[in-house]
Amino acid sequence: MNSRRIHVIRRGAPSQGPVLYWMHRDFRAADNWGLTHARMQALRSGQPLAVVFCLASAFPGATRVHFNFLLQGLQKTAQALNQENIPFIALRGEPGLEVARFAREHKASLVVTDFDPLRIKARWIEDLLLACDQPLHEVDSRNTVPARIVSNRREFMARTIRPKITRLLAEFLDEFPILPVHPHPWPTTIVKPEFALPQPKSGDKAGRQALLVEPGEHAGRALLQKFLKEKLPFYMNRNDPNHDVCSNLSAHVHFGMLSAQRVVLETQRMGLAGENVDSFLEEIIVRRELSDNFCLHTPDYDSVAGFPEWASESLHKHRNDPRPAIYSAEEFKEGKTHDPLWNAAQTQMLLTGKMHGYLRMYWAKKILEWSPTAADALNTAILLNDRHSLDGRDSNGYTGIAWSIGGVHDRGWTERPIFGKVRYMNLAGARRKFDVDRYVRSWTAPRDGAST
DNA sequence: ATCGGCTCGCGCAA
DNA sequence: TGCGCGAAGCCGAT
Repeated sequence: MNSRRIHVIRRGAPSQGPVLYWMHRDFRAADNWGLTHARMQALRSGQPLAVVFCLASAFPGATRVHFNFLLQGLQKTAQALNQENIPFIALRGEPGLEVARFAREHKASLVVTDFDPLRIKARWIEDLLLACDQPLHEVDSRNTVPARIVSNRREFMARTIRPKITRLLAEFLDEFPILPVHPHPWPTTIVKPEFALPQPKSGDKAGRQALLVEPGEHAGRALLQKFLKEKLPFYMNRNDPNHDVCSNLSAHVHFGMLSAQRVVLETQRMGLAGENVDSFLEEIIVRRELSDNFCLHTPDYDSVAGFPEWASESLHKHRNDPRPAIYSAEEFKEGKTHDPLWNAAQTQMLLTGKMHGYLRMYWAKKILEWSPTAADALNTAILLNDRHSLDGRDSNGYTGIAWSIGGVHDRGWTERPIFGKVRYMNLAGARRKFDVDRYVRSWTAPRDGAST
C-alpha cells in the first residue's frame, strides 16, 4: 500500500509484540487502509494482530439511536474480522486511556489508528500518547486522497482544493490489497464482545424508524449497489426532496461502514459516466475532502470564529436587525415554527435520522434568520444535527452548517437584513424548485391523539 | 423562461 | 496588476 497514507505520530524502534489497530472512525473490516497497514506490519514482523474499539462512556451529542447503529454494525465487523483470524476487542471508558492500557498490558509493538480532524479525537490521541510508549501510526481511510496530503492549509473553496485532489487521484485511487487470513493467532483468550444494545422504548418513533435502516458494512455495500443501479440515472433530480434519488449512504459513510474510495472504485468498475456521475463523484470526493480540510485547519470549526472575515463583519453589522421571529431551542426541536416547510424538514430528521441535502441548507439558514445571534443559530443547528441526524458529529455536518450560516467556502451576495452578504434562501426559491406542499404533506407530524 | 447584477478573493496569466 | 470564476440563490427586467 502507498506509504504516503501513513502519518507517523510517534516513531519507535522495531520491537517484538503484537500490533493493534485502534478503530474509532472507520468501522469496517473491508476497504480499510488503517487495518491494511496494521495487517501488513504484523505479517512482516510475524506477530498477532487485534482490532481494538473503545465505547466512549460519554460522546457529546450522541444518542441511543447512534449507539445502536454503531454497535449493530460493529457486530458484523467483528464477525468479518473473526474470519480473518483477527480478534475484535471491545473496551469501555476513556478511549485513549483504555487503548493505551491495553497496549501496555499486551506489550504491543505498534498501534495504528484512524485519522479524524475533530477535536475530541485529537484529545483521545493525546491521552494515548501520554499513557503509553508505543509507536503510533495514523492512517486516513476516510478520504481517497489523505487529507494531510491534499493540502497543508485551509482551502478557500471547492475550486481551490479540486485541482489538488484531481492531481493526486491517479496515485491514490488504487484497489485495496487482498491479504491472507492472519497466520499468527492472538495468544490469549478473548472475551467475546458483548454489546448491550439498548432497545428503543415503545412509543419511541425516532428510535424505531432510524433502525429501519440496516446498519453494517455489508448493508452499506448493498445500499451502494442499489443506488448506482436504480437512482444515479435520475440524480439530476437530487435537489427535489420529493424524488427518492439520493444515495442515503451518509449514515454508513459517516460511521465508516462504507469507504468513500470503494464508492468511487465501484462507480468506475460499473463503467458509469455522464453529468449525473460527475455530480455524485464531486460530492463523494471533493466536498468530503473539503469538509475534512476545513475541520483539520480550523480549530473553531464549530464556532463563529471559523467564519471568513467578510461574513463575520457582515453578520456583525446586521446583528441588531429585527428578526421576523425568534424561536427557542425547544421550539426548533419540536418543529414548531411558523414555516411548514421548515417544520416538515425537522420532522423528517426527528423521525428518520436524516434530512434531504437541499433542505439542510434551507433549514440552517432559517435558524440564522430566527435566532437572536449568528452564534446562537450555529449552536442550535449543530446541536440539532449532532443529536438527531444519524450522520451528525461529522466534519461534513460542521462544514455544511458553517457554509449555510457563516459563508464558509462561499462568496458574498446581495446584502440584506440579518444575513448581510451571506447567501440567502427563502420559500419562494424552494417553490421554484419543487412541490413544497407535497413534501410538507408527507412530513407533517400527526397530532397527539389523532387517528392514523 | 432567461438574463444580469449583486459581491468577494483566490489563483493564474501577463 | 488584471481577470475569470466559483457548493446548491434571489430578484427584477425582459
